[in-house]
Order: sequence, then C-alpha cells, then structure tokens
Amino acid sequence: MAKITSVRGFRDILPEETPKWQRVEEKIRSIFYDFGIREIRIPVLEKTELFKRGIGEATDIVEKEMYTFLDRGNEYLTMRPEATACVIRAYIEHHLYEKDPIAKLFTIGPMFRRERPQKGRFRQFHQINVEFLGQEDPRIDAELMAMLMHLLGEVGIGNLKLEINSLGCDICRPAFRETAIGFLKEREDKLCADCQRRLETNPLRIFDCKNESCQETITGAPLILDFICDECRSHFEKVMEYLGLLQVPFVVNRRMVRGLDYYTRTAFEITTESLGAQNAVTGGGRYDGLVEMLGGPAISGIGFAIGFDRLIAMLPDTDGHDTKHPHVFIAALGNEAQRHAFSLCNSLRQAAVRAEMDLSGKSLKSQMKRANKLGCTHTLIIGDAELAEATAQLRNMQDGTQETVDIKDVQALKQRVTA
RNA sequence: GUGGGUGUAGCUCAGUUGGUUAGAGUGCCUGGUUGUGGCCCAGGAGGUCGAGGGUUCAAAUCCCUUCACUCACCCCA
Repeated sequence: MAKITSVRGFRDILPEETPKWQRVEEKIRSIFYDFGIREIRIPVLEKTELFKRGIGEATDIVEKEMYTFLDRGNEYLTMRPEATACVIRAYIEHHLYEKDPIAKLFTIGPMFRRERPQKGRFRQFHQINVEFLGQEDPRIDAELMAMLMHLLGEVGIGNLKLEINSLGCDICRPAFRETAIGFLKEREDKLCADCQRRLETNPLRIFDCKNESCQETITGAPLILDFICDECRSHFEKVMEYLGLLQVPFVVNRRMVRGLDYYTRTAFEITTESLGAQNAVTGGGRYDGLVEMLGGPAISGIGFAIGFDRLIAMLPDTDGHDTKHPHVFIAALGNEAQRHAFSLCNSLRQAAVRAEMDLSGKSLKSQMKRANKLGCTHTLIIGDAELAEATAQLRNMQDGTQETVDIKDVQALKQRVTA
C-alpha cells in the first residue's frame, strides 16, 4: 500500500521534542499566573467574517493565506490565522467586560496560514497569545512588554532585541499616510519591483523593505512619529519612560509597521539573530479600536503573540527522557517470574512509580540493554527461583549498589526506589 | 505565487570519467566476552537509489517531466 504522508507545512512534534514544549509551557503558565493573566480556550474554527473585519480585508493574511471553506449550510468558515480577533470575539460574546472592566487573558494553540513553508514558518504553527483589555494607560503597555521580556529570559533565551514604534491612531494616521504615499510616488522608479507593487497594496510596508537601495531612497521620507497627534505622542513617550523605569532595554524603530490592520499606537517586535530569515519571535501592539470594530463597546486593548515553534527552535536540544525521576525496569526470567513482574509493574505504576518491563521474553542481556536505553534508575531482576522466596535483587543503575528487596511489598519497594 | 539547493538502509551520509550481486557509520536483532547493562568481538535483518518517462549493450550516475523536502523572496509570529 502506498503510504500517506502529512500535509505540506503541517508537521508532527515527536516524543523526543515534546518535553521541551511542555517545559516551556509550564514555565510560561506559572509566569502568567504571577502576572494575573488567566487562560481562555477558544475554537480553532471561526466565521470568516471575523478575520475579514478584524485583520483587514486587504492584508496578505486575509487575501491569500487563510484556510477558508464553505461549510454545509452555505456558511464560510476559516481556520484561525491568528488569535487576537478570536479572543476579542469571545470577550464580546460572553460580555466579559460586564463582569470586570479589566481582563488579562492568554491562550495557547495552533494557527493556520497557507504560506510557503521555510525555516521557522509552517502552515500550522503555534502561538502563545496575551491580551490585556480595558486599560489605556501607558503603564499597561510597559507592563506587558516587561512581562514578555522577563518571560523570554526565564525560558532561557537571551540576545533579544525589543523594537518599538508608535503607529498613531485613526485621527493622525490618515494625514501621515497621504504624505507618505505622495513622497513614495515621487520616487517610484527608484524602488524595487516589490516596493512598486506595495505602493498599491500596502504602501507603509515599504519602510520595512530589506533592499538596501530602497532604504536609501526612502531616507528622508516622512515618518509616522513626526505625524502622530499630541495624545499619541504623549502616550508613546510615557511608554518609553515606564519601560525605562522597569529597566526594559529597547530601541525605537521608526520604520516598523505591522501586517494586521487593527494595530494602533504602540507596536513592538522582538527579533533574534539565530532564526534565519524568520527572525521575529514575538510581535504585538495596541489595538484600541478592535473591540468596537467587532461589535463590542469602545474598549482598548494591547497584546502580543509569541511564535511558539520559533521559541522552541531557539532552545538547545535536550535528551528525550529524563533520568532524574525514579524509574524501575523489571527484568523477569521465566514464565512465573514474567507473570509476577507483569502484576508488580502494574502495582508500582499505580503507586506512582514509573515502571517498565519487557514482554517479549528476551535474554537478560537485551533486557538490561533496554533498561539502560530507557534511562531507568533501578533494575529489579526476578527469576523463578527468587519468586519462591518473594525477594529479588534491586540494582541502582547510577552507583551500581544492589540489595535484596521484598517484591510482595509494593510500598516498601517504592520507598527503596525513591530514597 | 517566484527562485536556488537536496532526494541512496530507521537515522547521518559515501558511491570515481555511466560498467558485475549498491556501501560505510550509527541504530535494530542474535551470539560471544564482561561480575547482570555501558566497552570490545562476531554474525544477521533491513534499499523498487523519491516517482514516471527517455538515451544506452549497460543508468543511483546523463536528459526530460513530476513530486517531496529545504533555504530564500514575499508575508509574518
């Protein structure tokens, strides 16, 4: 039979790698708890309209990357390409703002975008999302970023660059947009082919272009920071001030823009050298108009998404099994011994001792080899003769010491192993 | 969607200007040695050389097509 493979861009995370994911997730959850951020679990499938309205109809994500299909019943559904819009949808749908005007939420899970896969980019990828709703104070921006940097540090990642910018608001952005486009149009012929196209589709994106000649032609171009209104300016300055107070290092990147339309004011990105071209580990920002845009009250928000897969890729590999915890291998020789070992194995597991045994009746040598491979801390060798006396030899794999133990007394056995 | 690179054993890879039964290391299995595992020794299993077509007496090797993986562009986390 021909074999069936996974779908392009969708990958398996094998048992050797999952401990890494679990460790990070555990750490992150505990930090979220300390910062008063509570988990919300949301569906993977949403109505297409949610993303069209939330992310923006003209964005690449909505235009060409979403997994959208017509469901039975003539309704367009989409595998979520990002989480913020979904969290806001749930926030509005359940009137969470009625119970408490302030909400700090996190969610972890897979997202789907049909891009061409490459290093650090998959069609199913995982994000850790945090959203702070109902607070407009610049301190909340600083708090969020400080927490984020702390979290990444705790997980074991250094050498990160936090870049921030302000994108202005509905009041100041249109004026900037117009002058910027005017400036770029005048120099259209000097821009690279991609940027010429962007001029039509997403002109602000040109400021992000990595092409050197483009960077040269746009020096002296108007910058959003010179156009933002007094309120946005004051907000941005306070954010920087508070970041300083919290001792969070950052640089202002006056050219940074975001790919989703809902961002306003504070925008930030965390990059690293070690990930190849896909160097953004985290992106985020303020979205003060989104809740209203999705049919809720005028409530401000700010959040970020960590690329979980990219985060994991930055961490050193660990061995698949841990040898720290007690782990007994029962090597049984002979039918009766096997019989007893099977039952003993079960009892040990129920007594919260990790236990393994071999069921194929292999030689003692192979059994020991397997015990070693599994990283067992102890081996218990039972033969039919030992069975009559209800004792067996327990060997500590680390220091080589051995002792005779009662194999009928599971609790005593547990004590010997966990000592 | 556009380009480059790579597809040979479970894994990492050799394979000369086309030339007999396709190789190594590692892992797996069996046995020996060892104080009952690690080290060492011997043996064994495992490959439609990504797939399809073509050139040739002869193709893993050359040509075409296709698929997959990968890196980069684009975009983003």
